Amino acid sequence: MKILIADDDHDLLALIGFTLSQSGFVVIKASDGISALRLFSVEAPDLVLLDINMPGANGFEVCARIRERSSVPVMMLTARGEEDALVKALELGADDYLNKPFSPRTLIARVKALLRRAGFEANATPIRAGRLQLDVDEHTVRVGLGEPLRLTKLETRLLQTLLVNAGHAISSDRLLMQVWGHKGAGDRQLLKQLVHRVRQKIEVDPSVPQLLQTAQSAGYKLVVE
Amino acid sequence: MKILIADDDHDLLALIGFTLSQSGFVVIKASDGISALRLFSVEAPDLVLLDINMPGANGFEVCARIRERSSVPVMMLTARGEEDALVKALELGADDYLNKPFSPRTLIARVKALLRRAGFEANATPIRAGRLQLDVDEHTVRVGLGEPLRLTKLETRLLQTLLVNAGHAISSDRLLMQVWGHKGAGDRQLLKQLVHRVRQKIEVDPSVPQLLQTAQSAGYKLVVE
DNA sequence: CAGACTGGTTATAAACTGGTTACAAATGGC
DNA sequence: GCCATTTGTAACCAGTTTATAACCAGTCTG
Repeated sequence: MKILIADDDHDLLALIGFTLSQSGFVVIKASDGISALRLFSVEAPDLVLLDINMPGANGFEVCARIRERSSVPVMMLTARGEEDALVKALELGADDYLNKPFSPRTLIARVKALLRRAGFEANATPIRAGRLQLDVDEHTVRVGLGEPLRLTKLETRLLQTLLVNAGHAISSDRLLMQVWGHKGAGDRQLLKQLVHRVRQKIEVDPSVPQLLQTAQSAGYKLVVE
Repeated sequence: MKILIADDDHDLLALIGFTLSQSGFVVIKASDGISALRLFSVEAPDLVLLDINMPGANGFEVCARIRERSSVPVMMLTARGEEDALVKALELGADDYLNKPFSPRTLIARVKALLRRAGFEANATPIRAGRLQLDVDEHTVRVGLGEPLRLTKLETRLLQTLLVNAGHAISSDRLLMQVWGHKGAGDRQLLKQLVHRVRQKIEVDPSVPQLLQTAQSAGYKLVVE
């Protein structure tokens, strides 16, 4: 399930992104209205979180533009004292709103409620990239036309992050963040291990990786032809 | 279509009542929790709108009492800054919520959406998937052409969730949420037990499950051929 | 070149998961 | 109240998954 977040507050953006990805959502971030719209077209998210106050194009404009061509659920983020703005946003077609500050738990509950309301229950479509097809719910991957392979929780999260960003190298720090939810010096080994185990499963010859390749000192990336 | 509204704010009660009756609904009003419960029994409404803050018995209590004996759709009305309360209400079995202030248009849309959603579920027709046929009202399942088996309340809820998502693995967390309405560390055992008991009933050889299978570290799923 | 750093590999320990048995508490009809 | 059923708790085991450590080969840097 893919969620687009647009907010100009980078700290908040990171926090929301982290919270949601911990719950298994794939997160796409935008820090202004223009990129939000661009990313909306490119990524086709299943839900959009919009801050009302943003440079580029504010929450209203983005919401209105999205509504012109999609009925995807939109949740507005508002600061206290923006009641008028809020009513306007709801009139414009926003489906829900969340007052800052909010707890991660609240965010998750509301996002899930909104998705449920939108009829998205849990029929997640598998993520495809190159020769790989990942089913996040089932914790399985298929390589080419082969049999689905069982993955562990961490393996699934790693592949999920790499598949969503297929073709681009992802830094070790970011992978640690996405998979374990924290980063520390001692965790270098965890990632090495996890990559190793995933390669054992998905590569034809694990010693010569064709899919999950190392990008020297830049992290790892998933190769797509 | 009959709707019960419970709110201690008389103005708001009148406004909501007016809005809904304009849309053709029959409206029953209650201004406190106690009368809400009494009217619920007497009138058997098709949907309930509950304010969280009420004298007599608050929204939670009313919601919980209603849930004890009915699966009628319940929508909570919340004020700003009641996020925690809201999350609790959703966990208690409320189906949707509406933040004040809301526009009449939003109210109508949400009520209709909820009724539509509930209409599908309460369709009284047994849920079928693969070789299983579950009658939620009767609390029975049939496996293939066999005799209907009696199920307990929890067993029914578990199978209902799995059947609706037949073929897809459902996480333990989500099952805990659907069946018990909460999740916690110690609740792991509950699910293990319940799955075990259901298998004893529906599987030919409970030690080699053909229907209710384990998806390692991803939850459980119902197999359909 | 030495030392720091990175990434791959192997091995082992610790934590967690799921199945099972047994039993206690709660619930519901009579 | 009593009884049967249902639900919750605890403990144990086997298997899997994850964390930690150690060693090695490259690579980068001063």
